[in-house]
Amino acid sequence: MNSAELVAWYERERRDLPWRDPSVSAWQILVSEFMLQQTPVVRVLPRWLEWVDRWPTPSATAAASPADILRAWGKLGYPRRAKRLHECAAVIATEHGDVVPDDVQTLLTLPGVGSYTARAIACFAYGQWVPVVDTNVRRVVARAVQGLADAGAPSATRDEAAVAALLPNDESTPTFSAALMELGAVVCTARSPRCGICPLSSCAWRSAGFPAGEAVPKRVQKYAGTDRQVRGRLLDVLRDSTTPVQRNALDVVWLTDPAQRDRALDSLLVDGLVEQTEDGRFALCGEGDDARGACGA
DNA sequence: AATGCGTGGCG
DNA sequence: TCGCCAAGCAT
Repeated sequence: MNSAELVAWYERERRDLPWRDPSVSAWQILVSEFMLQQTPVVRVLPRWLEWVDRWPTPSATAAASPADILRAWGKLGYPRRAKRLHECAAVIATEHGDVVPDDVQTLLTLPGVGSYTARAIACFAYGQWVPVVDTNVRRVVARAVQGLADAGAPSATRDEAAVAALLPNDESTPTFSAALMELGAVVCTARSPRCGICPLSSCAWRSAGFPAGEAVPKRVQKYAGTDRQVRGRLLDVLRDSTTPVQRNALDVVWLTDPAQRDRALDSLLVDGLVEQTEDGRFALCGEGDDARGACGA
């Protein structure tokens, strides 16, 4: 892969995303990475802008209540990410002097920070030479380098080695990794890739005549009718109420299957997103002043 | 290793 | 319409 032509394309065509601004702090980059886990850029944009303005540092974030955090997270989805981001802020504030760690090993110890996010922070916030592998990068490498329509099953070790082999050995590494991700996001997309505008002069998939991928039945997760949908509806009610709600206010969001509803509510309690007051009502964790700490936050 | 975890837009 | 997809992580 010709890194120079990819970087040149990126410098010319890249989207003007606010977390790419050089003035953005490592913590704010970390926030963007949490929000972008499994969530499209367009949905993250307004949330991120509000969030970093309201809580610009780890300690400021840690000082917020879980309820405030969950409301600011809004409907980004996967609210456990918001809780982990809150926990992550507390760990950085108390154990790392309010400074986001700069090495992958330490980053991996933080709540909600996995292989991708740790490397993204080390690379994009600190300019380190580390392979950054997300779903876009895996797809681009599978096509341009391996000549396959789609990436195979994820394997962190193997995938990172494959990307490391492509990384330029100079200060352009972060730009190259960003460019790889950008290419996968806007050109070399999962469905209907825009090969007509691809900046790569060499692509193994194109050279091979765009062979179709094997019909791997990678099962798609259902949503309608799942516990996740019920959890979403329950949290919707709780986000909208600044006071604890009665059980029947939650019951009405899912009447078809009371057992499922109870299971979903229980899982929210287990996850530490929701708590029950002494009089049996329900609220987001940390809703009231005296409720702080009940969720271990 | 496979599964659970939100949400909404698009073809 | 509805299946598919979107900068993953934890268990």
